[in-house]
Amino acid sequence: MSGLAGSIERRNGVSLWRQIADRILQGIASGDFAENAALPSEVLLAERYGVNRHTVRSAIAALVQEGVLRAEQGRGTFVLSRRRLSYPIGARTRFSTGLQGQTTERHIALLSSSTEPANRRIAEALGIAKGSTVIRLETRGEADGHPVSRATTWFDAKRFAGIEAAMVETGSVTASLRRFGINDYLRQSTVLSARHADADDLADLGLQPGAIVLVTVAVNVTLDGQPIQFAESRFSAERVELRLLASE
Amino acid sequence: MSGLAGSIERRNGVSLWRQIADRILQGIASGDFAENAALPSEVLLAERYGVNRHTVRSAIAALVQEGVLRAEQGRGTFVLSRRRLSYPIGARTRFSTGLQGQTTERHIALLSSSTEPANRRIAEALGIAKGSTVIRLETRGEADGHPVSRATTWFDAKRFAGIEAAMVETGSVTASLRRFGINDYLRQSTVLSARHADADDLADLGLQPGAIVLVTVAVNVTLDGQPIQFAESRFSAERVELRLLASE
DNA sequence: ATAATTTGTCTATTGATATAGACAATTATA
DNA sequence: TATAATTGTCTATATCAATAGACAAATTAT
Repeated sequence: MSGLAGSIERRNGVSLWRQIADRILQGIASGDFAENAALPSEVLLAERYGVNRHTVRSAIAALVQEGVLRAEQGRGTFVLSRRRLSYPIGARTRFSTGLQGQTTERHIALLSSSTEPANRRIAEALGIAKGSTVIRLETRGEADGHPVSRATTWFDAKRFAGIEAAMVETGSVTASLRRFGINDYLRQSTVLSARHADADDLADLGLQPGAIVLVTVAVNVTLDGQPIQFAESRFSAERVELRLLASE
Repeated sequence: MSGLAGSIERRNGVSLWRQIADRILQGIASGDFAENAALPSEVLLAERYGVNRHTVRSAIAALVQEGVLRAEQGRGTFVLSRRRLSYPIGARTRFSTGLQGQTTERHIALLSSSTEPANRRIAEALGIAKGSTVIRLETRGEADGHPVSRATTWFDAKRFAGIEAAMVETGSVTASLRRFGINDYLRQSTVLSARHADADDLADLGLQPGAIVLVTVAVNVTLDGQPIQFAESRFSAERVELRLLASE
């Protein structure tokens, strides 16, 4: 696929067992370690990564804890099946429709809502005056009962008063916006980055410390270009990949 | 911007000093710590993160080593200016033109080239038979002398024989393809993910262990839809953000 | 000049991380 | 049934990570 082995680095602030656990996760994602099949034995992995068998055991123990592997004495250690969701991003990006075919159920849970004055960044994105009141929603996207994404979104409070109630009721941004007369909208811009998940995201997404999140910062607009929503979403890089739709 | 503090987690395989270094990097990116200004004092940071002053010092020492901060005895610790490049991705994504305005010089360096039989994934992407010979290029995108991205690209060897020489000469994929009669091409698909950089990427991109890379897997096609290039690129998440162009 | 603030260096202690070796327990195979 | 291969558990040791305290060195403010 991408590159060759590449060895483990010492004294970087990341423990060897965590690095090896990450490598195993990569191996599963890239297909080097097939799902439902046995991993190489602990002795073999220790040789391959150039560490002690006990260090490999620590990595495996962590992944067993995370539900990625299952170890069976005398038989081996097995990769549990759990594929990464592929989340499409394009002009008509919507959470609920994006994961159709890959999941049977999905909705957006509203964790909290509040109003606050818009800072410069939000005001510019929404095309309103700095300091205007905006509604801030903290949401979590869920599919088949598992958390997929964690988002913070802002709406102009003047235009979308009461949208938090609509979100609770419908569990969908698209459905909520329809109540405000918006039947269609487009994604105007998306900026993408990645970082380690902070403590809040770890808790909300049920991730282990050290996990990586993909971060999108997006602006949605009406068909005539009026900004209506500003959002920052965090996706677990372990569980989700973003598929950018061909643009024209 | 996104969330609130979120505290430091212990015994996760990631050392406290590395976590705090990451938090400081985040703070710089989000504007909480302004460029060229002094960071809060070590004592203050230790209080804020709930750790010992020496732990904060370890984090700062790492960031000084990485060239992010500069510590001056008696004065304070200062944030060096280095903004993240914003790399646009859309139908006409090209390395050289994408960073115009943000950098003065950019080119692609060919690290190595080889031929190999196409595996299933590459063959499908390029629309050729599995096992056909493909040319594999290992390249590094550089801007103003600094490494920006690290890519592995594959071309059909039959159609693009000698493209490695063109790459060395021109330092550009677009210019090289022009020699094969291709004056324009489009990005058909892009799949995005993120992971910790492997040892090869660390070396080639000059990153510190534990760094995150954004990974794009893309297929470029001619205007009539014929696949010509399959590529996996890795961008340093510290130095680059991906700006997805509005699709229609 | 003096005091206050800040980074730099040193010693010491505790717990987590990593290595090493030996052997038990379980499973599959010859 | 015996053997090999695999995971599980134990002890021991060395190094890294983190805390704690004290004081030096450099800069800034009073």
